[in-house]
Amino acid sequence: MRTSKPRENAPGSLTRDRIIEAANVMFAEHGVEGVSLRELTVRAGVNLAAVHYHFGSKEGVLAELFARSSKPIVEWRLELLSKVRRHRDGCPVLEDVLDAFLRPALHAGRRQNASFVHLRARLALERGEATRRILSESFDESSRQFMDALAAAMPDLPREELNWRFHFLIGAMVYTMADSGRIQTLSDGTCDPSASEAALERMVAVFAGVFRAGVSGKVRANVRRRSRQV
Amino acid sequence: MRTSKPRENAPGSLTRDRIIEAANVMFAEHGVEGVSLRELTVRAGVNLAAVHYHFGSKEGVLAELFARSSKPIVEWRLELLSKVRRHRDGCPVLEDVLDAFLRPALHAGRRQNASFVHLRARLALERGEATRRILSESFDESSRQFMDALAAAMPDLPREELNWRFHFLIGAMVYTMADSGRIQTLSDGTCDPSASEAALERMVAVFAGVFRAGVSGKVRANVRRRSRQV
DNA sequence: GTCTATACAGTGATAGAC
DNA sequence: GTCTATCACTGTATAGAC
Repeated sequence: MRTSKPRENAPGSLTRDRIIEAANVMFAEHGVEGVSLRELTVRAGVNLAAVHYHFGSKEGVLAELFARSSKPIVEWRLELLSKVRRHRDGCPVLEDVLDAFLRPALHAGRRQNASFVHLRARLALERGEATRRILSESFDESSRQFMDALAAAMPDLPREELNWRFHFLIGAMVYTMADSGRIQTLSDGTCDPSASEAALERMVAVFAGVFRAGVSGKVRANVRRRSRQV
Repeated sequence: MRTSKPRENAPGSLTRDRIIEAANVMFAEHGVEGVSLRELTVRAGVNLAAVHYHFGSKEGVLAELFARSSKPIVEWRLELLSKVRRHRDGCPVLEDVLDAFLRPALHAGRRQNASFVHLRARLALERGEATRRILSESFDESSRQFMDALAAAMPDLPREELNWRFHFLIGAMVYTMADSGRIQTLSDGTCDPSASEAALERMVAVFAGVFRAGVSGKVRANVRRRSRQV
């Protein structure tokens, strides 16, 4: 059983890289279930069995792809977070925190990034145990740091409220990343969230309002009816 | 070729009903790709070929399932919309409009509703042409009516702004419906959007704030920096 | 260690007998 | 209308070549 364990190696192998690269664009375009390992391996120029030798299974390919692609996103996030501006009292500027969280996620600028953005969104809605684990592995730590940063930016916002609003934020983010085309249809093309720069700007503005709502601080309180108990 | 066209019949056939019913719970639980027609037909107690006879394809089953299940949701939405309270000036109450839109969508109370909620969310993130068409068919008209109602509730909000905020609303709604379990993890169980009554209440409150933000009306304007051009 | 050919059980779809 | 038999194709497994 322990004769050889080639699963987790340094990414030196060309075969591994070719498989991952092909998977990145193909999974995002047609969905994980929508692309067969035959098509994938043909496009990658490798043998079918190489997939199982290197990654164990189709899902193994997905996991490795996620581990690789999420890394630069998370790093970029943390870099932006470290540069966040601060108020006189030391609290981070809410807009900057949101920007640091959303910009790397929405960015689909170069290379295969656009593919991964779509793929990630698609997976974020899955309920499978495996998918859930893959996503957690890649993004939990970073997400927690940002929830803490949001809490620091809005110290008077109860944690429970923050959780809910963060949930809605992720929802809007994921839906924007998925680019389902729905709002394009409904707005007759006037509104296009796939223009990520515009989407980013809107999201930061809108959700800064969301996180500020209902707290009595330097910004005036939201006075409308607030139902207290859940 | 035109000897018989059994595709679009009255839903009298027991076989059809049994297939749809099985598909509803199984698709939602394991995803469309996660359940084979063999399993499905065994559970439905019908022959494998009956699926293709009645619905043409697996996707045909999905389309029919959507057409059936979306109907009560849309009807309920419009019923609630017709009862929306109004201000002195005749404008609909924003919270009531949001409630009318979200309540039927999030409601997972009885029977197979919960399954359909998950299924719908999952499909809302797909990018496939077929899926997109199925969703449009079922929900476009109702969604447009609600966008108009929102515009009526917030007459001073530019349509472009409304489009974006509606897009974010759908994102948060869909993500809540999907119940990916992500915020439960991140909040260590404190926050649970699968409790649909609580989620509904929060969403209505939060997004009422979203749609009101930045408009100078009976509610005070949001004065913070507003970047104008896209 | 790395890669390949080949085989296997399970998939959606279909043709044709009844 | 319904069912059996069968098709081409899927992910996976393994024996064995370099």
